[in-house]
Amino acid sequence: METEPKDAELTQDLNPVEAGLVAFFIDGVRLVGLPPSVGGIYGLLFASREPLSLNDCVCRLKISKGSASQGLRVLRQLGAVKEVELENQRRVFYKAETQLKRLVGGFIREEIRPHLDSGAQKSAELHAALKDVEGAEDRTFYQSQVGQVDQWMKQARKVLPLLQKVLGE
Amino acid sequence: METEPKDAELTQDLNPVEAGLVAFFIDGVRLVGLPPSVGGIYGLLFASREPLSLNDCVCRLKISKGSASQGLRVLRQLGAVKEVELENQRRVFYKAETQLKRLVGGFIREEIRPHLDSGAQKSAELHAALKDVEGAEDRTFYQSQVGQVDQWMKQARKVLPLLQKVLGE
DNA sequence: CTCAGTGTTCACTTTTAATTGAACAAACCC
DNA sequence: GGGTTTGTTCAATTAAAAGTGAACACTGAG
Repeated sequence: METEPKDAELTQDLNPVEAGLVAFFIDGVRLVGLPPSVGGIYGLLFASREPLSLNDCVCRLKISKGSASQGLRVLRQLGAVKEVELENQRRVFYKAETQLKRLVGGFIREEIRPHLDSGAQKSAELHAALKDVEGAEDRTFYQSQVGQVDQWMKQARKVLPLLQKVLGE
Repeated sequence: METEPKDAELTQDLNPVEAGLVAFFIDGVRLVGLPPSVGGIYGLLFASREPLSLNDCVCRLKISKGSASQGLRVLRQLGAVKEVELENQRRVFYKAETQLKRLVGGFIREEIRPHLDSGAQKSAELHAALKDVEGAEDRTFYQSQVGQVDQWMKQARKVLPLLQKVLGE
């Protein structure tokens, strides 16, 4: 097999724009509770004209294969990357999904909904526990507090689709 | 000074509803990147009819004074608790703020805005770095990507007030 | 002034999360 | 079949976050 021309640039340091975008997303994903490696990978893909493979991420970001694999899985699950089938290439290539609507949608689906669901679960348990409260005044108070929690979750469920709608032009 | 009647219940274990609410908020705050202690304190205050002092939090949640102090500071900064001045009491008492509008407002102000600001900063640096990009095609691509980032941030700034408005009826 | 009550700070410890890398599996080619 | 490339998994390591508690400052009471 002939020498691939790409090998040279594989281990090349990130140029300032690439580095800046990588740093930007490493920072950005912290706000949504994702590990730096995930932000770095997304940033690199976002900064790349061509789709990149797992190995590209490893070489250019200098992270381990394990991190890259796990990071890419997270991004796939979130729908934050698209898989690209390249001709005559066995390995999988990725490019960044850049539609805010989809990014937000994935995050809501993967992170927020599960939280709301477990919240609903906990709320049910609270309602059950309310029955055993001794004092009438305490019970009334607790009822109103648990009711408040329920209402918050209801509002959240109402707002989320709205959010997605606003972001999807 | 006579024995305070409250001393007995200070170290009392949380009842099921209190425990449930504390657990609920410990879990809830994780979604917004706050430490468990903060969730626990908020949960306890939320579950309490009377305002509680720092010391109440320490005793009932079995956390250290340091944690309680720092946790309450975070909650104050977020506007998630209200200070209550009680007669003949030197120490400060707190009750939970329960208006979703205010809670969200505080979070946006304390957590999201700063992130957006540092993002704007980084974006400016990226624009500067764009000038030194060699290839014309690369530069064009990078310009569009950085422009994308700018647009996301613009949208975020547009959506946040909207969100606050929707939540404040 | 001294002392007890209250709260903050911060160096240290503990706990949790993230990353690594070696072992493994699967797909493809010869 | 062997050998190579590609990617996953997971126990062990490393790094980061959270929590602790002792030292300190302040305040009001006696």
